Amino acid sequence: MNIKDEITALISDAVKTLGLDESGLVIAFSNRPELCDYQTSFAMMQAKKIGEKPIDLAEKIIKNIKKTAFFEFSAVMPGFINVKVTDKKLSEFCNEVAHDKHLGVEQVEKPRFIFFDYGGANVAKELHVGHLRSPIVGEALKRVHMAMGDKVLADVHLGDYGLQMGLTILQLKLDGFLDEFFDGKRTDFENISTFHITLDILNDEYPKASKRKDTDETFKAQADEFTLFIQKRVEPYYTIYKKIRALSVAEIEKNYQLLNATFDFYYGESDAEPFIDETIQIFVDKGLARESEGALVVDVAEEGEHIPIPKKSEDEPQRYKNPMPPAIIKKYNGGDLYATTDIATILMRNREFLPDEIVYVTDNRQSQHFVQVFRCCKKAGISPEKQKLTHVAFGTMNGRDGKPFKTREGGVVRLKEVVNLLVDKAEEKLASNGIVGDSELARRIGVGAMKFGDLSNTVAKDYVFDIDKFLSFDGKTGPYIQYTIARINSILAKANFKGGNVDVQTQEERDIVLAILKLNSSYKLSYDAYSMNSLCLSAFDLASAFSTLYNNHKILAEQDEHKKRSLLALCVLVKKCLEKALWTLGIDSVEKM
RNA sequence: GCUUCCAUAGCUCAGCUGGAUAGAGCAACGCCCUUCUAAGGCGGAGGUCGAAGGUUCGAAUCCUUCUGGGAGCACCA
Repeated sequence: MNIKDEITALISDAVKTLGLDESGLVIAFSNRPELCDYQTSFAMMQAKKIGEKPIDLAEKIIKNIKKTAFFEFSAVMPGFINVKVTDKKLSEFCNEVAHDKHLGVEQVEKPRFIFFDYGGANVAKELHVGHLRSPIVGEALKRVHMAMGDKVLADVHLGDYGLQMGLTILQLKLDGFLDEFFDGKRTDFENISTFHITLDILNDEYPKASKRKDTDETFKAQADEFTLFIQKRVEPYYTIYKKIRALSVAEIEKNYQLLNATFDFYYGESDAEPFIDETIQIFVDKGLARESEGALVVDVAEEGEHIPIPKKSEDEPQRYKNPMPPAIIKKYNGGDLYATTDIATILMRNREFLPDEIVYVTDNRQSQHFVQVFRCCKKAGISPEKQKLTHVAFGTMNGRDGKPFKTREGGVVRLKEVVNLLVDKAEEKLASNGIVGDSELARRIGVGAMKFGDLSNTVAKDYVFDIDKFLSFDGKTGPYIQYTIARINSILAKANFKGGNVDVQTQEERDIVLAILKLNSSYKLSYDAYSMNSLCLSAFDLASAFSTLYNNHKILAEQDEHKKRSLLALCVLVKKCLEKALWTLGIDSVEKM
């Protein structure tokens, strides 16, 4: 079923017959589609080693390839071996794939168990556009692993245990929102209603506090103390914290549902709390922790790092090459930090699941943090040597001016507002097609546009959140692919198709099948690169190849019954492949639009 | 200063372990709806791949230097 492997085997055999080393043989899709479907530059790479002209070697190899009705080989200057797949082979491929459980998507040789950590919403504030990428990218990465046969679990890993909680509660207290808890009369904190605290209030209070901590030391120290109270479950702080968390989590879940981000666990940093003491003890027992300025730290700098740079003058401060600072696992006041909970969380996950790999999807500003955490875990044996720890660092989302995205008024844009804009736009478009009142359909289209726009960028690069671009449903977009499916549905609804085989005859049909081949191989590319852009691109290319056929050939008007059945079978196959690709990207398909 | 990511068409981006004529989408221009959904199709136009060296039969891709930008650099997450 894997055409590339078949070609590789044929050429490889020929190379071996000639007594040459076949190890460098790589077959690639052609970049000159008018000449061939696959190509290799193997002969050019090998020719020098054996002192022969590339073109001569290419011809010699071809002469030794076993004759087949499926492929045509040719040698072309300066030494390419070009491969054309016959229509017969492409037809056969279609009919095999149509009945394959995985639609021809290659499965991993040995399925692994991957634990995904993405989402990471902070419970002290509402989600804004900056929080879009983690769930979008994380969900798609998880699904591409599923599509290739791995076992996966996902945890949203809420930000619910750090300083942001202390800051928020302190600010709420100062602004009088928590008077009932602190009037000294009540102790039944559980029964006090906090309904008057809304997300809008949190949206104001947290940023206010966050700003103040940078300039006001007393305030910061008090927030530290409040944070510690929460972590030590001191009342009423702990109860207040739980109430705020619950309020926030309900909203976060709704937001993630809008985005089709699904999680097996709605754990947060705080769920690692039962493992924190043990985690600290491991570092202490193994002699990996030391005290520094009141804090407990673990040195993680490696050979070649943290080397002093010679001073240019006496009063210049000492600088270091590649300063990888030690990880702080206990604050001066005994509080826990980001690194503490992340390490304890790995301990927790390994006790319960021991996955082959843990994948974190966060923005690239946290790269150093994860280097520290991963090194800590390896040093302490919390993560076994063979366990892969991966940080998928995505670029930050910027506005058109290249700076972090803000509204015109200068505030951040709430995630929900963006989704609303997209849904409104989709509803407008649907109305012009005579479809009214289907808000779920509008959501699928609007969110699909946004997700596709995000995922088609290389994951590591910063990218521009251009609201106008996201609101455009033309060209290389999610809706384009959904639209292609809708048009196929429309044909199939009228066709009364009872099944049949694909019989490839025209160039347009060839192009579609080749696009399916490329799409199928792009799963592996996305899987390996932890970046969905190749899958996005090849899904678009398949939709585009189909659109060309669609515009040039009226399928339902086809007179030749055999030909019509073949085209309809191809329609069904394209639809399935596009739907699978969209599912993998975390984008919903639509029946009509 | 150090670490790290990046620089490709007017804009936003692809370009898979170096390979044939550097590709899309948007914007702009010209065509195509009495026939399956025009959220579409077709056609031109648009590029000294940041700069300079180097390696190679062959470089957007690898190496060096430089220029310009983003991010990070111990008690935030």
